[in-house]
Amino acid sequence: MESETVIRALGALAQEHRLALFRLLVQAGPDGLAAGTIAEALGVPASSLSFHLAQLANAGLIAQRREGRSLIYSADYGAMTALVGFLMENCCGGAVCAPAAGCATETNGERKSA
Amino acid sequence: MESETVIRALGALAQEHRLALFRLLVQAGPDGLAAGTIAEALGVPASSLSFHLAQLANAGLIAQRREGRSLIYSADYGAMTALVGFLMENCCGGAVCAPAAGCATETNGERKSA
DNA sequence: AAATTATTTCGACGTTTGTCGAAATATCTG
DNA sequence: CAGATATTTCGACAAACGTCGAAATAATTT
Repeated sequence: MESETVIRALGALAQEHRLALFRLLVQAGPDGLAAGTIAEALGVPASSLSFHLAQLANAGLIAQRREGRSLIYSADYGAMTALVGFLMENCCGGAVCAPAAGCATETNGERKSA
Repeated sequence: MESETVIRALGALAQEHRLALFRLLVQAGPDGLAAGTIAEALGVPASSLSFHLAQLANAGLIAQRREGRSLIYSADYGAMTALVGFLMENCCGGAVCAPAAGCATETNGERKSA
């Protein structure tokens, strides 16, 4: 992953509405949500939301598809995984912070070292 | 981790110089590096670097300590781990992107036909 | 094709960000 | 204390960001 790509992804997520938006899409799953639905859920005017959707899409974090007259947006899990991967590499490449917590246990139970 | 904290951390890393700076500190290990050394390594004027160091420190990603007349900065691995943890939670909380491992496995290609 | 619905693009505006030299502050040395 | 070294703070300025209503573009319905 290029560092410029990483910067765009980080920048895209570094904003209140966009972080909330992305989390919403992640929770929504692969089916995604229509722009209007998102706007209502987040309480953001349509034009503002459109701006944020464009930012996330440009960063490659979300995908767009049309369905009828609605545009459906969904999270791109691959991009997210790649981003986390980059940060991990960043974080653990130094071989210091990886005692056992390098990976937030994939099992739903949070047994994060006490 | 509060989402506001996450946003500040993401925003702090979402900048060319700061991402490079943080990575440099991660590689440098717990001993850290003096501000001047960093400025030279990154080719950034002292005053500009100071600004970026403040951003990262404010986001809790780096720590500062004095050593003689130099100020030594070092990466805060705990904060980084927490950030990645939050993103993972974000990523895998949806229970979609965790086919075999919540952790950056490169084997989980895309879930859809390419 | 006109009306309806869903979203984006445009334009304007205030706010924040990044940059850098000059001056201020802190620490060590002689 | 005076001088040298290491960094930060200040001030100014351009560029990018976030916001939102109005108008434009797409797709559907009647």
